[in-house]
Amino acid sequence: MNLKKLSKILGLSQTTVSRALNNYPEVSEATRERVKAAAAQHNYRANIRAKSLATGRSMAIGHVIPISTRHEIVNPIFADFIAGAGEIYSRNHHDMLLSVVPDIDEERTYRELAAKASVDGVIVHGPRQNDPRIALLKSLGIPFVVHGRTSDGDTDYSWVDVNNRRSFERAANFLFDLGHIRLGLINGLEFMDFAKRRKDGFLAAHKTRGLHAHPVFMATGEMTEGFGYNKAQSMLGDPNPPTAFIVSSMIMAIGVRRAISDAQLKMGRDISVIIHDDALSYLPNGADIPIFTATKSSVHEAGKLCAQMLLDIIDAGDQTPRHTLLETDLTLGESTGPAPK
Amino acid sequence: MNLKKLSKILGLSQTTVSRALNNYPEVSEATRERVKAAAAQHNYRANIRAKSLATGRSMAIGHVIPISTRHEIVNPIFADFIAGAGEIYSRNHHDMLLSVVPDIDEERTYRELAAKASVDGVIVHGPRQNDPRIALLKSLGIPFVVHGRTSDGDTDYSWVDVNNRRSFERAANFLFDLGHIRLGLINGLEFMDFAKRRKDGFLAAHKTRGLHAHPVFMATGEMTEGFGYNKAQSMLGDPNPPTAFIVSSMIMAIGVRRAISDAQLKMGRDISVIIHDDALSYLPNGADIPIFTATKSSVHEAGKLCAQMLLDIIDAGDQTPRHTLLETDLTLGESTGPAPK
DNA sequence: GTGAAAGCGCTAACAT
DNA sequence: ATGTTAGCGCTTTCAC
Repeated sequence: MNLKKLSKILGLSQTTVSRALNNYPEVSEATRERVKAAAAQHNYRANIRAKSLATGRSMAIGHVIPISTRHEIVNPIFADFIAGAGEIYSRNHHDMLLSVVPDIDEERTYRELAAKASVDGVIVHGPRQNDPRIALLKSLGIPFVVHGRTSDGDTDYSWVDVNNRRSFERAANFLFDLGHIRLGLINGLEFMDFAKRRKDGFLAAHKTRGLHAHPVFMATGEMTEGFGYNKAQSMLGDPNPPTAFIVSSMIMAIGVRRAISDAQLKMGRDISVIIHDDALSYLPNGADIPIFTATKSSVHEAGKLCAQMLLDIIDAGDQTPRHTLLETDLTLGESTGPAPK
Repeated sequence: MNLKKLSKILGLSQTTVSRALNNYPEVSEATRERVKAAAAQHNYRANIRAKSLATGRSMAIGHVIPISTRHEIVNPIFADFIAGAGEIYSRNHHDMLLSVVPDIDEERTYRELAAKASVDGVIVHGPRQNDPRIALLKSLGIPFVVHGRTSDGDTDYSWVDVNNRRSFERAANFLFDLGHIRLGLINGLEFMDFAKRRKDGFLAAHKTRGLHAHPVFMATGEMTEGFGYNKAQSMLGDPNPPTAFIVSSMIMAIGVRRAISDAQLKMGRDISVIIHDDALSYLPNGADIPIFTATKSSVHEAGKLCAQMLLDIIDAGDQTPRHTLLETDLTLGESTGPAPK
């Protein structure tokens, strides 16, 4: 079914039918009703490509996922984010175009998206220091929103990010308030922006308390179970070990728990644990893992916000940068208790 | 830059330029070279929507991801699959359209995709028993490939699946060959097709050996760390416990290991473990988890195969069902050893 | 309030 | 080997 046929059936012009369907004011209510009924009856949906061609808007947002060489974009995070963004898109009748490309081809992909006019805007994932994509997209004139920030000076673009620094500062302060003095930090790789900010927050909390963060108690590395295990184990082996851990992801925390269990310690009594994880949903029923006690935020939420921000920018036709900084929730559980005597 | 301008610059007709760019044979080599050079120079890319409108092909494949109510489609699996499929698409100049929708709206989404003519075909994720989507897509006449199978009779559609049954049969037989007699199975929810097939394979191996699989040693439930821990712990508490586990996912295996560690057993000596996981990549560096010893296959591979199959079907214009059954690799490691005396 | 006609950027049949 | 023309399905002036 297409406009032509539908208008023929109705005995109206294509123009009127189009106007009725698109809620133009100049159509009489009677006609509109009749048109909409007929459209529904014949399951008519405007051909999106024809529509795009005529309007110059593609009604699609692009997500470019660079693959392989680097793994800054951890899969589960990405899935959660996409789910959030997707919700917003479908609610606003936009499509989501996913390009999974070797990171070498990333620039070419952006150029193509722009030249082929297949999207109205793009979301940038996993920003790096001085990220070249930002300059590229600016020069291409295509609206974009970055999920995360680069740590360098230039923040002259739109972004949505979690307040990682503050989140870790709060977690540390919370433990200090419970009487803990020696905290262990199990963190991700520090060349990743979020990990650096988390460490900064951790250090800031120490500073205001006049405490010293022992370098040995600040581990940075791949976010794996094994890494969490190894680092927690070695920290616990210290003659003067930490009495609490702040862990940068659930998967590492699982390793931390194993180390605690090996050391015959009881969580919440002998040792406390706080986890920060943005994407708990990738561990189905993550919460049934008894270690769970976390500062909780959500990439899912970030996905929604990025998508909404981008649509707003496109809608407004105004590209002055916007920023959203997400705060985290501190949810407590049985794995966190006062410092042991 | 568009065709019109480009052809004007070249002093040729749009037709010739189009033909040159699309590698039509009737264009002279000299012209083609000239045209391609100019196109490259001006960074010309055909407007994809105009092209689609003219050709009737959208050059896009749809993936509909139902969200929320059910969680059969575990995020990480999905991410890995998408990455594989995406590779194939970009290699073949297709776009990937992702629709994340509440599962209630799934049918409507398919109808829309068809009516709006926004995709040339779709991939169906997470098939259920007597899945209504299959009938729907057939009636809509839109080419599709299913990732997985429904267990019911009707396999009159194209699918790509892993040979779960055979994989678990082999794993069990491998352990039997090592002298194990009592095996524990830690499996996913059995209403999910793959879990059922896995159990079938497990049982089949027992049968050919004349062995009896104790129901208490076959656990089925949510694929979480906690579930793996609880079940392994209770099985190990049996007066006559299993000497080996076959585990249906890495995350459950992490729980299994914790239980083993709690029980003061040494893996590979006192107790063996084999893991089957289709999507190891979602645990970054999954292999550094020392428990790792797995029958390994890959959803990533499945994604590629689904995508390729769908493109072939679309290309051939022939919808007779095709099937691909993926076999798994059995990779051994230090967590698997002979049965203890 | 409704319609006729042009045009979005491309491809494809039909010339030549 | 190249050009002319029509048309894909829609929106959008412009006219009535």
